[in-house]
Amino acid sequence: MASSPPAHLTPRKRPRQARAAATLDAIFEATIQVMLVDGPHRLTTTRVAVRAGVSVGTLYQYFPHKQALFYAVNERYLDDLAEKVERACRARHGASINEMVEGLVTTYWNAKTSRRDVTRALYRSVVELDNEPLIEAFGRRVDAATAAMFATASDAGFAALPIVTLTLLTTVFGAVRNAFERNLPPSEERAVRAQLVLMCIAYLEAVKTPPHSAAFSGPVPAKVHASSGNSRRG
Amino acid sequence: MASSPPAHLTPRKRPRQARAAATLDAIFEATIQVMLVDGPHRLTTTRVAVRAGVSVGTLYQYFPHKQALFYAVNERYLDDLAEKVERACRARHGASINEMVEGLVTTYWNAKTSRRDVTRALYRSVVELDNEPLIEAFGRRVDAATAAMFATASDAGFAALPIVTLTLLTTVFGAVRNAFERNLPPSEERAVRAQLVLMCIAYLEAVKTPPHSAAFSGPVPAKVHASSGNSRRG
DNA sequence: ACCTGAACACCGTTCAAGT
DNA sequence: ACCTGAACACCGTTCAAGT
Repeated sequence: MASSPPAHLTPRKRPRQARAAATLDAIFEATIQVMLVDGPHRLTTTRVAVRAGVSVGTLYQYFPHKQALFYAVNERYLDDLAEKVERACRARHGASINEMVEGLVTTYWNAKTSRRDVTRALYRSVVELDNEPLIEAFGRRVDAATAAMFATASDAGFAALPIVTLTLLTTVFGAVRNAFERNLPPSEERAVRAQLVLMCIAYLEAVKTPPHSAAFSGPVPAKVHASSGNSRRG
Repeated sequence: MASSPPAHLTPRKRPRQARAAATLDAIFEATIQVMLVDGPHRLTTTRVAVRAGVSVGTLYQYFPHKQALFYAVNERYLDDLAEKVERACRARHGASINEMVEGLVTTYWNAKTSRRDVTRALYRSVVELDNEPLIEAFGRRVDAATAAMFATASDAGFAALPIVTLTLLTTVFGAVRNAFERNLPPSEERAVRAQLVLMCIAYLEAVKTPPHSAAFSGPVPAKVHASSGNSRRG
């Protein structure tokens, strides 16, 4: 369901035979390997091809240029991450806002720090003017899942749910990245993580209204369609 | 007084004659120009040299490699930004935490959004494993200035000032970057900015102690030496 | 359909020669 | 001291030829 990326970044062809599918997988795997071992800067299309066991020409049958490789890897990573967040949100429908915030921060923080080398490599793989569509798409997906979760909070309601969600996620995602890049010693990193949870909770407490007024809904509104589909840019 | 960067990223020589200083300035200027016009990806050492009116060889007398160019530009930018934040902090000593937070967010947000092209180009210029020392140094400077400011708050004291400051800055800086990269429409961007201020204030209200106990200090402690010089990594 | 790899244009970096 | 620019090694991308 992802919105289609700019044409110039899409793989050139989809595999029609089993052999081709295997080739594509090998190229993907090789890209990540080379990225981790040599760093994005020394990643060479030839090197990737060799590691994947194909020739450069083959690589260029699937990806129009090097950037498209990075783009594809980032896309996979963000899809995976979005799914994790969605699962975490779904698992906490009806919980307290404390549990929700704790779950959100933990999920995202752990995802980013469990494989620091991968995180770092991906942060660095972004060179040209392209990954912003990916970030936007990721943002929309996660916004929706999070808003749907907070709409079911047992101990609070929110008058301006979309903007509250957007602020919360912008803050959490941004803070995690910044903490990561600061290379904090583990003790400080843990402390910041805990304080971040406190901060989010303090914010939600400050902007919440009483729990979802039972006058309007039946037992509990199962789902809120939280897409703010009006005001976003193309 | 910036801590010295890794040797391999430093300019090779310092100019000893006026001619050389002019050359260095020209290279700097040209780097930024080419970065903005062609993007970091299409920035070529030859192109920079031509634009600066010198030969490639000259460029390589001052910078050991292309990365060092990017590094130097980032360093200048972050030095400038740190100074802005320090000024903003100094101007608010003794103010309320509301005013402090508002000042901090406004200063940083405006600095990042007043020249979006520059911000974007710099975010993208980071390709190799180097700019983290810059970010750390920037962080330490701004941490110190911010902690010194909050220590003088008229309406609050803080038991664990260093970690509170660290959390606040990590959050604000991260959120600004994330908001930037999401390409929000102006209305949402303004809303998030306002909510971010709310969030920081809610956090500080939650962790504050009563105003600085006048028993310990005279009229007001003029300055707090807030460097957390113990636990940071090399 | 899919793969190969020599060939081409271009870029980062060096260094012998200049002022 | 500082500058020049041809020369070299290497990389991204293509395309005629193969299975």
